[in-house]
Amino acid sequence: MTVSITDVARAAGVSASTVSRALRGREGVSEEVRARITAVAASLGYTASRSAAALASGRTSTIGVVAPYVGRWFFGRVLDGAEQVLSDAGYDVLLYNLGSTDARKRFFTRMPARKRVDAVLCLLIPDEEEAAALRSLGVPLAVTVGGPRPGFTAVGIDDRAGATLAVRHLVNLGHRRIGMISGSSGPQRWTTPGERRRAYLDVLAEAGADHDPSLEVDGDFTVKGGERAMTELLASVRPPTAVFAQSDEMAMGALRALRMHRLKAPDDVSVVGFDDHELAEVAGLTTIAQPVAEQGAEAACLLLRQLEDPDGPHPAYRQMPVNLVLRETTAPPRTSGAR
Amino acid sequence: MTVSITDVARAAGVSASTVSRALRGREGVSEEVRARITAVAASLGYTASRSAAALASGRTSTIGVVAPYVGRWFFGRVLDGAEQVLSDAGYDVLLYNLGSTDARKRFFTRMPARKRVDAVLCLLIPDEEEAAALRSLGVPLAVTVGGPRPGFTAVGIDDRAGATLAVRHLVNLGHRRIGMISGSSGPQRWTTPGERRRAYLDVLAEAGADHDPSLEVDGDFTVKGGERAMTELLASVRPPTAVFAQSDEMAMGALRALRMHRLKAPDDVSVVGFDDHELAEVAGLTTIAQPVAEQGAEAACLLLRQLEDPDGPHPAYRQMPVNLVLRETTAPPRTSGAR
DNA sequence: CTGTTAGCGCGTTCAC
DNA sequence: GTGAACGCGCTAACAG
Repeated sequence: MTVSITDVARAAGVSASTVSRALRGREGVSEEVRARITAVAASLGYTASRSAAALASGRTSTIGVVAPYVGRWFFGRVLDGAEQVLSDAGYDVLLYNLGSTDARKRFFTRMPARKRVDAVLCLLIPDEEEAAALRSLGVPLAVTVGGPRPGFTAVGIDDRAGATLAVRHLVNLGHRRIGMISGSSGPQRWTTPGERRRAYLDVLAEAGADHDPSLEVDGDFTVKGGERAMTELLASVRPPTAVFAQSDEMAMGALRALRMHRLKAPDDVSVVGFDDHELAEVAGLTTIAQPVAEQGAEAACLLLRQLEDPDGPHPAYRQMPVNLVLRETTAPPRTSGAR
Repeated sequence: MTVSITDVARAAGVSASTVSRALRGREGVSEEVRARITAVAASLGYTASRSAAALASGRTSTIGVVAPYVGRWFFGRVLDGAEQVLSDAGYDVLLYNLGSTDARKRFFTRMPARKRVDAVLCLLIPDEEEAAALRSLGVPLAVTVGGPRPGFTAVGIDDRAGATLAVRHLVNLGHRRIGMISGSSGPQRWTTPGERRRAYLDVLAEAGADHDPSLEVDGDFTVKGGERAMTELLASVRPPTAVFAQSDEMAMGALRALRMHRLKAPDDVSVVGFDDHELAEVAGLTTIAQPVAEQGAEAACLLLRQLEDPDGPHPAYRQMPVNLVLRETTAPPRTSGAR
């Protein structure tokens, strides 16, 4: 039925091990024999069974990618970048999409990836317990969002610097009453929301603006959440003159809320986002740009390097640049700022 | 190092075959022994090697998902829906992200999925040659976008009906000069763009509007492509009063182009999209809604059913509903329509 | 350079 | 209800 290595061996008049060597490009096979084997294999449509190869060699040629939610723009792009690099290198990608708390728990207790992968790439930093579970796999580990973690090669951005850029931009325009739409950390305990908040508070303090806790609202990192959050901000006694949203999707939800209230950015409220989503340009959204697919690709590269040379020197943390992209949703406050 | 079935067997004082039976829930094991084995396995952190299990049983517990581009909103959501169902059923997902023509060709000639998967889910219909390659795998096959194909269980929408809804809506508002931003079929030969075009032409004919080929522009199914396409339409001698974009992302690009020209939808040009992207609501975009994640989930379900009961009756094609979502980008033409 | 021999870690008979 | 033997398809170590 399905053609095996012995079929190829028989048809080519050689032994199975020679076929194995020839097809995997190992040396010790005459060019003539190699050519014949390659031809025969192709004509028979032979592909080595990875299960058998994995069992015999101990290497699976597969890399597990743990994503929190591939449907979200950000993670979809990161995955895209990573997948490209990995499949180019001949690795297959086993996708674990851990959207719900349930799925997440199940994954980390049952560890279905055990013995199945040569390495794991986490698109979102795991909490300590989860990290320990991953380390027990005994394979190279990388992570893309949420900062460094012992045992993991990390790729990320300086969240605090990015958020500082965003809030300082608002301050420079003259805003002092600045709201923030944050993403709750949710079931995952990543540091990103906290880091960005830290920067928000620091810049406010530095500008001599006082912090009003009612100006911080959770937007859940979704469009709808951003819309709800902005609606809530607008309903407060003294609404902010500017808002920093921790993601572009929330920022766009916020813009929607403004429109529903017949308000406009930046005339009534300035809005700055984070990510540089492909639709941010369409919305004219001022935002903090970060390389997205590139983070996935870079993490994948670092993982491959570890696989090739397990004992070589490997960077623990690789940081990518962020920068402010000025568009049309930020401007000085209408009644030129307090102070 | 890594704990194997014999380790568990030894620790539990039974044979390996009993461990195998117990852990997979097969009958013929006393409840007492099963409990002991389960406990021992858990304490040792044992997970069966899928490679070995696959080799021995012939089943891989893995399903290949072939996506054209996970970074695109639509496919990311479909993948999300499918992954959920598959992993809930205990299957692992092997992701093949075939964005470039190269990657696609490599995949279909080398067939890395051969002997690795129990079934394949294609998130975009393959052309005949690719379909033949997949059929040669001898496993259940499903497809989500692009209509039915022999040998595949298909899940999709009635593209013609959806497009008809969109264009007829514009006609009913009084538009007669209606442009279309289409997606080229690109390297893939899916039927979707053609079907939607067919409907566009039919409705125009039915309305007695004549077809101007210069009003059909390719937008490549991307935001930027949509922006370019609308720019081109606006530059024509007699610009359209309304535009049907074959995807929301292109429609949003088109809205962007309008804004750049200081024009507004629907005042100057009406725009209707297709998909009901999560940001379509934010943009106020009138569009044709289709279930997205649900299509992936449904296709995954049908695949699982085939896996369970290979000889049972299986639907060849399951169609999902589409409907018009009225928002704020469509209105009667400014100088109330011809006729 | 090439063939032979042994497993890799399981599931699956078949005995008991 | 349980254990022993065998083989899945391949790679690795050794012989030749």
